[in-house]
Amino acid sequence: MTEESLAAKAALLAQSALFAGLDRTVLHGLAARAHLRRHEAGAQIFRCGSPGDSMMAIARGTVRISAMAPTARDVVLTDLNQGDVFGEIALLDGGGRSADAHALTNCTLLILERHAFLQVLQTAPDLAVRLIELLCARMRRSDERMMEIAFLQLPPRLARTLLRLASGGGARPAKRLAQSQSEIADMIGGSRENVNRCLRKWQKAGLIGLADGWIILLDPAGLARIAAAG
Amino acid sequence: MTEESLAAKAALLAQSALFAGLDRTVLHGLAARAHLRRHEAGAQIFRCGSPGDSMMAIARGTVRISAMAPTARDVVLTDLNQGDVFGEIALLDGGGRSADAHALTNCTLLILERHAFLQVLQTAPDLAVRLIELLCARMRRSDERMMEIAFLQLPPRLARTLLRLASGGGARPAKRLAQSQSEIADMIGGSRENVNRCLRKWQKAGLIGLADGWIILLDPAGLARIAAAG
DNA sequence: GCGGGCCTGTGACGCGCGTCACAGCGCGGG
DNA sequence: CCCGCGCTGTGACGCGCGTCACAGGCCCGC
Repeated sequence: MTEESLAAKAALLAQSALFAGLDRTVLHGLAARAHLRRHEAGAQIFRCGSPGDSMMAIARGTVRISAMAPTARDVVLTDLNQGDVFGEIALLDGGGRSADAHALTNCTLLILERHAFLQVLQTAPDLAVRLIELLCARMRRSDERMMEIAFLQLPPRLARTLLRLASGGGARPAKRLAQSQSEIADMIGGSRENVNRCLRKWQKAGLIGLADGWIILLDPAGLARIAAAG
Repeated sequence: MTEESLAAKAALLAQSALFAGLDRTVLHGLAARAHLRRHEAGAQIFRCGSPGDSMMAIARGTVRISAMAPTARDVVLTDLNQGDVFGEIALLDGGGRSADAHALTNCTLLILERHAFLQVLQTAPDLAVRLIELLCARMRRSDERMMEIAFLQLPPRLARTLLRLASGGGARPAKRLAQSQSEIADMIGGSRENVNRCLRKWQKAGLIGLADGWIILLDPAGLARIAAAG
């Protein structure tokens, strides 16, 4: 392991929300213990239930976290990109992975093994605080998601997802969405057909535009109204 | 604040999973900063969205955490008892409470304010580790719950809840459940009527008994089979 | 150019479950 | 004693949405 790769790994770590701004020595401690791994697009990274003795930070590419039902159908929980961290729960409590992860694109991950991470954690109170913040944020997102699923019908769920994709996506309210209707259906746990029907209705109402595979948000405020309703 | 009440508070704290086994000085530090508060049965403890500048440990009584939909209906997330801790997320990240809490019985809580808690947290790495474990456990329960809601039909959800109530309740598989069918319906986010229909079907199948308001588990294995199915 | 993907678009059908409406029952209070 | 109230128990109805089935458009590779 050369000095360069160590510095490179430290730099990669520093790009993730969890590790950014940590003390240099802590970062280098982590980097020295981390190793890189590559996955091809479509490859499985881990499976629900398998033992989780490592966590990963995404150096490049995007990773999809999903969960599968006992019966066929599975739901996309979230898509993660460069700088995001995942797999920390199983690492921290020693349980099995609670969801599936696979590479959406070719990607390279920084892997931190349990014992190495815990070692560093014990000597870096800052890192513990960061972890606690991370977990809190996760809890909130998870709770929110649960409320959505439990209470909201398909149309408001769809509207929320469109708005989220539009804002979270890239440079400012990027009003054009590239994902296919089936992808969106998977995200909200609905069927492709109903997503389509809903979108067409909104198109007729002038809320969105549909043009050769693109979804264009014409009236975000109108969508927000739908998203808020029961 | 007398020495006695301090020791009493420390003892109460030591009974909760989060604080049990911590260093005596840490416990006393927390106890010195904690204060007791009583709530009458039925009283609101906090409301979803209100600022969360404290967390609480239950010294006596039981507290119900629930969430309400934009539209009427609300769902019981969990019931907590002596030794359980709640409200820590809002405290840790400074956001609003993410659910409602109200007292099911008369109860007395140990309140820890944010600044006091964070003070102690910074000097007690053990406590941070405990917190991380607590949050991990919460995440897992939450994820599990979400999968249930997203994927499972009413009957398996009901079966799971019956089994959980039976085992979690008290002394060994307590096969008799006291809760009313409406209460159970609220817990699983279903209607009272359908819970009833489902229970009667199981009664006819010999899985459970229904006698003057009690639900008696006759065939836990059979219920488990239903609970597992899609 | 032609077949096979993956996409969008739509109609028909059925099931799960929430909702309404109503009946009977046990219990505690005026 | 009777009224009201909370519980259990059931039938009828309707809506949301998943599923099936099918059609047409686009693109890529053989």
